Amino acid sequence: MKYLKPWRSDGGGLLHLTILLSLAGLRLDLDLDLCLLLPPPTLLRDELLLGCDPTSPAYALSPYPAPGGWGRADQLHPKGREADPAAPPEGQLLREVRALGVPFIPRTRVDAWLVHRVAAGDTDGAHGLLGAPAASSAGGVGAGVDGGSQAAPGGGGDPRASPSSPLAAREEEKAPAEQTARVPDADGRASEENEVLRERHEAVDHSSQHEENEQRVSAQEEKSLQQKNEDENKTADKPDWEAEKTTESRNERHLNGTDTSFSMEDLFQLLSSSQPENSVEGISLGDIPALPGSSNDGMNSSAHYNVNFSQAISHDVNLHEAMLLCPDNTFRRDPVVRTSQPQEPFLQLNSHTTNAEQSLPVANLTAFLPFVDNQMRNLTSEDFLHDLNINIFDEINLMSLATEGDFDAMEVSQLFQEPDSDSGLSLNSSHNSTSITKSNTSHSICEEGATGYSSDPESLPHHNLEGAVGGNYPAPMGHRNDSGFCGDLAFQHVFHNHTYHLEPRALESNSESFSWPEKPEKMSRYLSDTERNLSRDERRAKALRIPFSVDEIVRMPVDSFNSMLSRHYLTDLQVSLIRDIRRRGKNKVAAQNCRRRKMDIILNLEEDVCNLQAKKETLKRERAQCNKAINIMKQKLHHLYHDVFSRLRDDEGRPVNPNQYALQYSHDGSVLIVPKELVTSGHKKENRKRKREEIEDGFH
DNA sequence: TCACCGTGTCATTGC
DNA sequence: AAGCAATGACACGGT
Repeated sequence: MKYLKPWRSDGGGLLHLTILLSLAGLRLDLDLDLCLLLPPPTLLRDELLLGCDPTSPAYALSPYPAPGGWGRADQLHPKGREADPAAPPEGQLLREVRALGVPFIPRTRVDAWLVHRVAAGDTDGAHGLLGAPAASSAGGVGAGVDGGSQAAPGGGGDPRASPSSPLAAREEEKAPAEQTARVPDADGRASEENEVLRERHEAVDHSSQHEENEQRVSAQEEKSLQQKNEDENKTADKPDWEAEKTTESRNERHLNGTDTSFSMEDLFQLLSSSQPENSVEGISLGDIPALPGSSNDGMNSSAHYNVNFSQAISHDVNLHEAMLLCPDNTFRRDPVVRTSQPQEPFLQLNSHTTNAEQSLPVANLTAFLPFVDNQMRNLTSEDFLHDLNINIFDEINLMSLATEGDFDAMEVSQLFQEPDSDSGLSLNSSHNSTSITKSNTSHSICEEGATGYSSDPESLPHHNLEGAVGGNYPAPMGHRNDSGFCGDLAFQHVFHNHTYHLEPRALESNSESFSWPEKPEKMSRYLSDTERNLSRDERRAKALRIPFSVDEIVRMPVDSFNSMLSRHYLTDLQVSLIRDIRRRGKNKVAAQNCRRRKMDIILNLEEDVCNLQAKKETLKRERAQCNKAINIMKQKLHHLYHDVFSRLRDDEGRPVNPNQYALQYSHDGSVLIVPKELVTSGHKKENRKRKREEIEDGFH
């Protein structure tokens, strides 16, 4: 059994808490007596609990009777018991109770009457007083107070035995105003509670007097009571934090069975108080530990999720009160816890979201929404849906990531949902890239972002960006961080931001499926500048907390690479990602080299073309020059020819006609004038002979 | 809105 | 056989 504190005077805290726990897949397994301690249900009449465990006391708070016959808190109000006409006068009642051997002092006439009835064997009457047959599960008086934690009336563990507790002492100091403020609209219930308080203290005083006057009370009891009185006096003089410390120690003693002073009224005051300065405020789920013998139900199972539910729940349920009303109180006593507060929202975020994914369809939440108050709706619908938008779309793969490795699930979800230029992470190298491009989900971790994602994009994580992509992670993979999934200020901000609105479209769609961003580039807007500067693989590696840099992974020789993989304990996903990073990195370098090479080839070819064109121009110029020289020589030869013939005379002294004769140079250097016909035939013979010789030379 | 370019990625091939 | 380089093809973002 757990004692829970309703953080809000109207009971919405418990309702909210119940919903949160339900979302988290945890059953709010409270004892019936907690119902007694809860505020009157009339304040909850509009807050119908849907989907809650009928055995939950929160269900008992519902105006609708639970199937199991659980009573409503107002039906169990001490006033109702007091109205029992069979109840004897107070003094007589106490004496009779003590005569029955009850080893503790009932603090009110009602309690005394209840104890009396039970101790006298009138269990039916006691049940009737309690109005809850389930209360008999623990049997006797203990059931009326403590459920299964108290085995029998004579067990000495009845928490009502304390006539004075620090809580009560503090209540005494400010009882009137607080009692009035506690339930301001409860149709006189505040005054009733005041009356109950007075009765309680009267009973305390009365019992103390009887202690002195009557000898039937054992000396052990007297000693115990005196000790408690001393504690009370000390506590009254102590500052709040010390008083709380005392309360805590008292609780511990109570748990250990060494202290029976934690009475029902203490709890009632504790639970019903909404004043932040009250030390009770500091008592949350975790501050009131489970009683011995109580079953470890869902509350303790929170440890399974590595989540401090006591903080998460209290932080969530009493968000405004915790932040606004008790800035300096003991909401967080542990300085370590205080320092870790930024992580809590994410703790909570992941805790109940993760469980919600497993246990509660989103539609259930939307079904809740019309029945809860606005504040709570803001908390639940926005935060929860935001959670869903962030986390649920990671689907099974992300869940497997979360359960498999040690990394920030949110980062992973962001990174793997990040719509890439073409595809997601190729964990299976044998997939169709086209399908990946279209669906982005084939194997995958690659889901696209959610439309309803309304977090501040700039607040996304961007830590551990230097060095290894996963940051400096000295420990091998698989070692969960102390902070679990948390540690992200961004999500604290997100979780605390109750002002952003949820798009109706997101609300409508989350019962079936989430809508993903139409434009992949949307996701890049959610990345900080620093993260934008990282490559996708770097972000992925960082998200998976891979303790190597992408550069190392890519450039490392294959032997070193394999040895590195074998030396570190890496999950399959991490190994797969590392190999993909290496493959993509090498291929990227190869593609760059290829393109560079291609560009080099193109540039070389262009250069060759230019060179050849230049050479061609040069050759053209040379050819032109040669032709020009040839023409000049021809011209000169022509002039020379004519000059020679102009000076030649035949035998008769007539000029020689150059059209009929030609000059022929012999091998010995002499010049002969021969008719052109002979020159032509002779040239033909010489050409034939020269060709014949050339052919013969070619064969040799 | 379209074309172009740079880039990343995948599939394939050859070494 | 594994690893790698090279490369064509494709898609996407930016201009």
